[in-house]
Amino acid sequence: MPVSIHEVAQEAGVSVSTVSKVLNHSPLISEATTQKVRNIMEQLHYRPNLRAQNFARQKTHNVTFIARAEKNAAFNNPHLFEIMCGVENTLSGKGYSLTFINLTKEQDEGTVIESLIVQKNTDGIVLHVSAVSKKVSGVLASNNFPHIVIGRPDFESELCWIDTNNNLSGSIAVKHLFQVGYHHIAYIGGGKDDLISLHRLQGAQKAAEELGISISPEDVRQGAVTIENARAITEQLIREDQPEAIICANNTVALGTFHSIRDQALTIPDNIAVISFDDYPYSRIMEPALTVVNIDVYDMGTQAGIMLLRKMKQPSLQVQSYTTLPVLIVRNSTIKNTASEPMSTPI
Amino acid sequence: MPVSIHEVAQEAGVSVSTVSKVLNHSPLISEATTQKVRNIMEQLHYRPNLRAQNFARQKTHNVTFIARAEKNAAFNNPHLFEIMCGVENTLSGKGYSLTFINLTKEQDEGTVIESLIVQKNTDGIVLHVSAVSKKVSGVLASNNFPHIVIGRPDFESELCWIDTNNNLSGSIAVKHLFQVGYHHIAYIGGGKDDLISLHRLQGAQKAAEELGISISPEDVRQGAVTIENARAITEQLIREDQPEAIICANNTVALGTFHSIRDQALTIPDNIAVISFDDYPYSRIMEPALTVVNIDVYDMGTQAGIMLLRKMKQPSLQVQSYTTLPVLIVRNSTIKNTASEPMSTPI
DNA sequence: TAAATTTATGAAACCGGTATAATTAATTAA
DNA sequence: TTAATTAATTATACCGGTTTCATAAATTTA
Repeated sequence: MPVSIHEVAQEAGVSVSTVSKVLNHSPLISEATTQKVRNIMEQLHYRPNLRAQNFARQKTHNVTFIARAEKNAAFNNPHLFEIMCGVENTLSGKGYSLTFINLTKEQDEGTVIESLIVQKNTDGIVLHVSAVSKKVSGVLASNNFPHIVIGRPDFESELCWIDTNNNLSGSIAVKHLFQVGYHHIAYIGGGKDDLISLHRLQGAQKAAEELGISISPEDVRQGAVTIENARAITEQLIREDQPEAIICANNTVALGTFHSIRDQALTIPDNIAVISFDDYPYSRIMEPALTVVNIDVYDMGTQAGIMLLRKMKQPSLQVQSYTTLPVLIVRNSTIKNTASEPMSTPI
Repeated sequence: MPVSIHEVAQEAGVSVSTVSKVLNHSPLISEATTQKVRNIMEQLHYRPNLRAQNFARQKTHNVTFIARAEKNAAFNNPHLFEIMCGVENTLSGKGYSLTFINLTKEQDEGTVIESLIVQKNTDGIVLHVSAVSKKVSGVLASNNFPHIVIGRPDFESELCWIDTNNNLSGSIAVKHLFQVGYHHIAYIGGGKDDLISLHRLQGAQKAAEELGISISPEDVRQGAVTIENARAITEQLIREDQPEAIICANNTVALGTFHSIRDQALTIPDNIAVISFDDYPYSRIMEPALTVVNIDVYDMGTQAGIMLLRKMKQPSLQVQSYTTLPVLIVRNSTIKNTASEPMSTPI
């Protein structure tokens, strides 16, 4: 029932190769035949079979997005999917489709990726850091395969990646606090091995020093991995040495800090200002609304897509990396008397 | 450089068709040749080209997941992605890959889907309701194409769908409240045209009547589409006729209701109990933690995948639908003195 | 007007597998 | 021993396009 290029050729009284050339806008075909073939195509509702086309062209026109996300990832790590949407948007605009692979515990990322490549099942790979390993890096490099890593691998490699600048985010947070008048600043970090938290701290410290308001060691508290942790740590911090402002390493910490400040009948930002990172829907509905240093993750996906497209078009291109710029979103937790925005339904 | 089936055949001294049969575990090949060919494959690191295989088999071994999600969808509508993860998990276990298409404003879902089908670019389609239309329904039906809709289309159709039972969810909420001793119950709904909110209300009303505690018209308030709306509506409700418990149509409403109750120096659940729907990460970190009637969306995706696989294997199967069962998650907003669970970092 | 170019079209190989039918070899039955 | 069956293997068409190269037709140049 489905009409193929042969039937079009037959009906139009030309050869298959002529039809193919018309399909590909070859300038070698006369205007007359082009029109004739086009008409027949229209008449027969002909659409080329993409499978056949891709096979003949030795291309899939497909990119694979690989992550290692657990159940509830969509709730706990929405960034991942927002990035994916950005990637999808860019690629689909250029005729590529995006396949999503979520690795299971049993699957080894190296094996999966090697299969994709040698079985010629995709033209490019977008990898979330949660799914990179040295083996992956080796496989990609030895095949000179177009790829981009979302996030920065924690080992030396020839991988192309795109990441946020957490250092810079930390520094932006400090500069903002300084500018609006808070000079005695504390930092509540996540787990000891949480690199994101650490980088944000480093950036904050550096900026503080440059501004002449350095953050003293007793104002740096680590290990807040749950809201309750953060609450307890904040309480202790306030009791021992109440700061004018607190930088929270992430939103979990911020929630705990909010609770703790409220527990002690202090107000935000009058007694203590709070700033955090990454804009979640609830950041803006907290009371007061939370000031954050944010990353436009969708745009990050867009950039990743652009870089990958470039690499697929020209595989000889050298390794490239890209760092997205953080954006400050000022709300009431660091500034008094600002109207809060209404929020649309999250469902 | 890549080794093909021909080279394997040549090296093993057999024909291409023999190698193909070995590849497909055909019982027609003798043990001896099978081993010989296997060895050569190993030696040459041969892996069949999936593109060629799929083309020859006239199958893509691919399913397409189609949605119409705006920017920030990952944050505002995480369910969508959690479902997708469930689908992906089921399908990848059966050798299918999942392609994600997010329709843009300019794209017509009917056209996109028709292209997918006639261009033979996918074996099955998972459609979020956000991307269905009558045209889509017609295209799928006239091609008898394997598909499943996530959510229930709001028009008569021959579509296969999987949905939640919002009616039942509403009834579960009422039964829970009744059971723990709240008999004067109010309902705060979303927008007038919000079908989900309406169905939950209907279920709640029916259950209440059956229990002999019917919800009076003045205890049903509609139109809470933002947190601020919900706050104002709740305030008015309490002022006019303070209930023992409030059912909030969704989490946005619940947040507003919480604010309002706190504003009036009332406590939850001692003065007023609150119950809502859908378990978001912040449901459990609210104060007190929010009792909700939840849907396991990941499992919903899993079920969708299973249904689609069945349909792809046997396209003659008749139209099927499936409704997932809601699950009550009891927390402190309806029950006094329950320890709250700790929350892991959301990032 | 013949030869050289240019333009338009088609024949056929190819992409790398699958699947059917034909062939050959090995067994079994007559 | 020969014919009939069965088992193992291969030749070949095919999936539906693309692409290279040969060829025919039209045009320009000598």
